[in-house]
Amino acid sequence: MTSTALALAYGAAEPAISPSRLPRPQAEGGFDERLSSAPLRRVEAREHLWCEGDQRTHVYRVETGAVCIYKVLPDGRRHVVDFAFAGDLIGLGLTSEHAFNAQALVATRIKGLTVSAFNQALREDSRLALKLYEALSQELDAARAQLLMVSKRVSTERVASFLLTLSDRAQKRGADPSVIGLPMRRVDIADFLGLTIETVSRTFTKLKTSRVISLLPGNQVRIVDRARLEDLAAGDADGDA
Amino acid sequence: MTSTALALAYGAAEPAISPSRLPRPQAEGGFDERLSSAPLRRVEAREHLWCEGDQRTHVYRVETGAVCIYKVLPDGRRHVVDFAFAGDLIGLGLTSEHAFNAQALVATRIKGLTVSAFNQALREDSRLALKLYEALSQELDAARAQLLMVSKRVSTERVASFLLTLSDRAQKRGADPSVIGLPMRRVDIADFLGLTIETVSRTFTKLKTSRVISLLPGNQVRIVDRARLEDLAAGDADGDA
DNA sequence: CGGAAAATTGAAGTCGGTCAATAAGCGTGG
DNA sequence: CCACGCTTATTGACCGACTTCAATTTTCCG
Repeated sequence: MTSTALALAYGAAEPAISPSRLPRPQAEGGFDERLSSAPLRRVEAREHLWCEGDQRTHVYRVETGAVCIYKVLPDGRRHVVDFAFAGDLIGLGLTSEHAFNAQALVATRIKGLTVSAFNQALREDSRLALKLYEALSQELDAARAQLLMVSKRVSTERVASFLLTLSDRAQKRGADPSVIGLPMRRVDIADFLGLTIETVSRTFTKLKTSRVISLLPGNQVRIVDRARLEDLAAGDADGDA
Repeated sequence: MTSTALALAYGAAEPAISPSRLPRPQAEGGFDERLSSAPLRRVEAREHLWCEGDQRTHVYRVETGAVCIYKVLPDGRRHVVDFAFAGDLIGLGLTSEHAFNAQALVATRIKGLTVSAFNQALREDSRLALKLYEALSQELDAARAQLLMVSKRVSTERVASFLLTLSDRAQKRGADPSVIGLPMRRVDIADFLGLTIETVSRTFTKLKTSRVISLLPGNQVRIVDRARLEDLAAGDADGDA
């Protein structure tokens, strides 16, 4: 019942979906199998998967690594839209051209279907269309959530929210939610949160000093006091340890 | 070819569309006629059309007046999502309940279809479904644009962008783009731009003093120097008059 | 080990928020 | 029609947080 619906809509309209966290379809009809058997593409750190304006040829799933989705504004500022990790689909969208840049943050492996193969899967996997539509609405929710994040006053709130979001996403991937890998650089976080790298750095230091997090080697963060981190994300003033 | 597509998708998924600026369908099949012949509902200033969580019973088109779409956050802050003016559709959405509050800013007249009548029109007007889908993608674009707006550093940029947006929308409605009515209060603008009413007020004063705009009686703003306003919106520093 | 990139830290300046007071609108009622 | 009172808008002063500029340290690779 939904299959034709979105397959058609898919060809017709054009919103800019891009980094989507689809709940992984349980192995079944066509999409997941196709994707799993697709050739693996290796991307080096800092390498771009595609740039804004490129033809949208593939839909990818991140297998390992991390990808930064961003856009450069006319005035030169950079706006990071989202980060994608293992399991996330990227390159979705209904336009023929990419609306954002996608850059690997670390050495990353992705598997992809061509757009035509993806459309084929869309026709055959009756649940994929619905998932795609859900992805669009998730995009919208994410954009609104991001809007609220950036509208938060103090840097501590933004950074705390950011860490908690990453932790939740790590947990959904089956990883340890209390130790977060930060494959992105400070400048990426800054451009995501609408802050400067100095402020991000200072905020990390402040969180570390107040024993809320600890910074581990290899750009990892351990959440020491999750309750407190949640308080900070919610806007509760800090104070002592 | 698109008719069934979105009619089906419509029943299936659930993103939170709400204040949408559909390009008005040229008089044709069913939607516009139905809407035009629908009963007029008059809403007084400050009156709520609906609240968050209410059942979504109607889809409305604003005939005259202005509506504020907003949400109150758990921490008490208020977030204005958008404003709707004559010609804008509001109440769209795929959820059974409203996700936002809608309040008339001034005495407002709206015409609406029940959700079932809207669905009926959706089945009969082959272009409406596509438009609905476009509306969803426009929502996403608008949310992203809003994100960029709020991420702008200085208040002058935000206010200038805001005025230009209103001007463009006024022009699309066929109104004079150089004289903008501001039916909303300062607090609405502030909650929309992520500023305080004092800052909004100061910024208006600054723009007035530097001869970029002039404030007319009746909450109207005249754009005196549009080029300069565009420079300010783009982030060019100001200086003298 | 060396060098460049990245992160941290420091100091000073700026902008917007907060608190507070004043002024301007606007509707109601005398 | 004007006066009154409440709401809304404006303006001012001060303060805190983030930015900017700059220096230093750390990290990461070759």
